[in-house]
Amino acid sequence: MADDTATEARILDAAEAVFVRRGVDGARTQEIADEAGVNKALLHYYFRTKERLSEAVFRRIAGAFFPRIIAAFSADEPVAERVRRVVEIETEFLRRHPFLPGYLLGELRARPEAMKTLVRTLLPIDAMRETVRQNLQAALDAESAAGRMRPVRAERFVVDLMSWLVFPYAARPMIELILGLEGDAFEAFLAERNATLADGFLRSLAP
Amino acid sequence: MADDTATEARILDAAEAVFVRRGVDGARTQEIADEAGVNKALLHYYFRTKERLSEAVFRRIAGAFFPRIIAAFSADEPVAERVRRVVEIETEFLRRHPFLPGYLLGELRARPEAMKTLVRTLLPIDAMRETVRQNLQAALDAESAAGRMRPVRAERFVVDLMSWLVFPYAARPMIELILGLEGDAFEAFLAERNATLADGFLRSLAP
DNA sequence: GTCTATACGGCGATAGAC
DNA sequence: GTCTATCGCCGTATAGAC
Repeated sequence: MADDTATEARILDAAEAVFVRRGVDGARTQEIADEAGVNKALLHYYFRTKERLSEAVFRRIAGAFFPRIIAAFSADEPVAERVRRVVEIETEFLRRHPFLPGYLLGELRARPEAMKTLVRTLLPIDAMRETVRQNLQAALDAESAAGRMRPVRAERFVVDLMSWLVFPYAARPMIELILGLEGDAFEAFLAERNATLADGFLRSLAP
Repeated sequence: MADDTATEARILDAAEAVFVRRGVDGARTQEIADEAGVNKALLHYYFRTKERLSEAVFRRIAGAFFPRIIAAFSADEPVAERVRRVVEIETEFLRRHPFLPGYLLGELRARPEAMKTLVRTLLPIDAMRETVRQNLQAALDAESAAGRMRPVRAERFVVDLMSWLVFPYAARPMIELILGLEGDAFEAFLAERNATLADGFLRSLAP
C-alpha cells in the first residue's frame, strides 16, 4: 500500500486539517508532515511549496462548498422549498465541517486577491451570478407579485440566509465565550436553531 | 512632540491597522514599525514581544466592541426598540471599522483559548451573561406572553441578530466575489440593507 | 527614548543517499 | 518514492551607542 496517489491524498488531507485549524499563516509544514505520517521533504516532492499546497487545499474545499449552495438557491422549485433545501444542505455540510467557514473567511481575508483569482479559475462565477440574478430573482418577483412575499433583491436574500447559516460556525469561540454555550451546549443550541431556521427566515419576508 | 505616550499610542495604532488587515500571524513587526514611523527596536522597548503587542491591541478592540452591544441588548426598553438600538450602534461602529469582524473572528479562531482568557480578564463575562439571560429573556417572555411575539430564547435572539449584522463584513471578499458586489456597490448594498434590517428581524419573530 | 547593528532561532526549501 | 541531513533566509529579539 501507500502508493503515490494514496500518499499525495494523505498529505492533502493532513494539510487540510492543519490549515483549517491554524490558518495557512499559522500552519507549520512539520505539523502537516507529522499528521500525514511522512516527512517534510515529501511535501516538497508532491507540492513544491507550502503556497501551492495551500492552493490545492483551498481549491478542494471551495469546489465542494459553493456549487451545491448556488444550485439549491437556483433550483426550479418554490421559494420556500429552495430555502428549506439550502438550509438542509448547508446544515448537513457544516455539521461535518464545522471549522470550514472560519478557514474560508480567514483565507479570503488574508489574501483576498489571490483567493478571488483562485476561485475564478475554479468556478463559473459569472454563470453562477447570472443564475442567481435571473432565476432566483424571477422566483422572488413572482412571489411578491402574488402577494405571498414582500419584494426583495436576490442578493439580499442570499446574504441574509447565508448569514444565519454560516456565522454561528465562524463565530463559535466568541459565542461560546459570551453566551456560555460551551461544547455540547453549543451543538445542541445549533441543532435546535437549525430546525426552525427556514421558517423564521421566510417569516422575515412575509408581506 | 512625540513624547513617550504619543509614541506608544502611535505604535498601538499602527499595530492595530496591520494586525487587522493581515492577521497577527501574517503581520510583520517591520511593517508595524514603518507604519508607526519608528523602528523595530522601539516595539520591543514598549511591548517586549509581538505576542504582548497583539494582546494589547486585542484588548483595546474587544473592550470597545462588546460592552456597548450587550448594554443595548439589555437596555430597559421595549424589545423592538432594543433591536433598533443594537442595529444602530452596530452599523455605525462597523461603518467605521469594517475589517474588525474579520480580525476578531480570525484571532479567536487561531488562538481560541488564549483569546478567551484575555476577554475574561477584560470584561465581566459572567455578569454580561446573566444580564442577557435575565433581563433580555424576561422582556422576550413578556412579549410572547402578550401575544406580540413568538417564544424565543435570548441566546438565539442575540445570535440571529448579530449574524445579520456582522457576517456581511466578515464575508465581504466572498460576497464581492460570488454576487459581484465590488467596492461601492457593496457599500450601497449594505447601507440599503441596514435600513430595513431591524424590521425584517422583528418580522421573523412575529407570532 | 530612539537609533543602528547584530545575534538567534525557526521554518521552508533542497541536496543527495537509498 | 521516501528518507536523513542541512542550507539559507527571514523575522523576532536584543545589545549597545547616542
